[in-house]
Amino acid sequence: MQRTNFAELKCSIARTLDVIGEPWSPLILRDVFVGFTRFDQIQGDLGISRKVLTERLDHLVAHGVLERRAYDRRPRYEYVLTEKGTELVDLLMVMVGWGDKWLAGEAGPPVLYRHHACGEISHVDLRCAHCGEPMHAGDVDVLPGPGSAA
Amino acid sequence: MQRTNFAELKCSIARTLDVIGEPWSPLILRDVFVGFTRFDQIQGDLGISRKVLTERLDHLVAHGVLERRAYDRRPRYEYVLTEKGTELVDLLMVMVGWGDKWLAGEAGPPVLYRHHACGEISHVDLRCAHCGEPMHAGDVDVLPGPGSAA
DNA sequence: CACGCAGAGTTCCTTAAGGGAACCCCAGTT
DNA sequence: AACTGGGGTTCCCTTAAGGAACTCTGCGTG
Repeated sequence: MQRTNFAELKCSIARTLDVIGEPWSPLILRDVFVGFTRFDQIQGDLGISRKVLTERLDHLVAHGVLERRAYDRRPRYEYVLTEKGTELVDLLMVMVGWGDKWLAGEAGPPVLYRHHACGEISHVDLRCAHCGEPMHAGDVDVLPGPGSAA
Repeated sequence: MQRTNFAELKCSIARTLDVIGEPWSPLILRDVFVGFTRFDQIQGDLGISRKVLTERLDHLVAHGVLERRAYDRRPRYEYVLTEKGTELVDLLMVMVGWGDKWLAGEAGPPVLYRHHACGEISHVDLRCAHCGEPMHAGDVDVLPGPGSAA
């Protein structure tokens, strides 16, 4: 399919897609996050082809999102989130928020998040890191940054 | 390639991926958001194949993320974000935040966001919609929700 | 010590999706 | 009547996803 390499673009969206933009990758991260950390567990949970799962895991490990770790003297491995990968899970929580709002329908959200700090069922909200006020698509101007030079 | 249909899974991540998970879709939304709203503009900016762009735009319109709107008496159309689509841009801002932090390197972020409310260059931060405290992957318990029934 | 087993991948074939270039259609403009 | 430009189609080629079968490695058991 000779897919275009997004990493070359001067765009953090494209670069992020280069890491987790391939089919299944976000779902694999979700699985690892919720505790499916072994090859056969992930494969069984998602129904993904073993070949593709191998490729995705290798790719995620190569990009430092997952770490492959032996858990036995036999050749047995589990995949764990690195710090870089854990911060990607934040992105998944935002995806969940959007999906819950626009796609869940009558049945309601498939999963809920309980926030440790307050103990309540909640969801993420986007705020400005500087002033703490809501920060959504319409609340910002987009300007060229230092990494935009040709 | 007979790609698996994620929409069937009881998972808001999978459902969201069904809408914008295909290659290029997030970048198309970005383009529309920053003002590339016409077919040839997007095609030229991204270097995407015209065939694939047609498919993606149709898909995004079908899912209510973009709206196709005539802007001339001639058959000329532009694509604009719906409310549903605008809220997806929030997701892109989070992707940008992660990409800026982990992938931008020495050159720094390619684009910057200035927040209207405070006028400062900033980025998004995830907060609990209930209590306002930070809400990241490690700050939550994941529980089954109403939409999880078989 | 041979056998079996389970985890973790490979291999191989089929099918469908992305890339790219060429082509087409429509409604003004000259 | 020909030209132009936006907005797509068509067609072919290559590559990636699906899927099933196969392999390899070390325990564990008889």
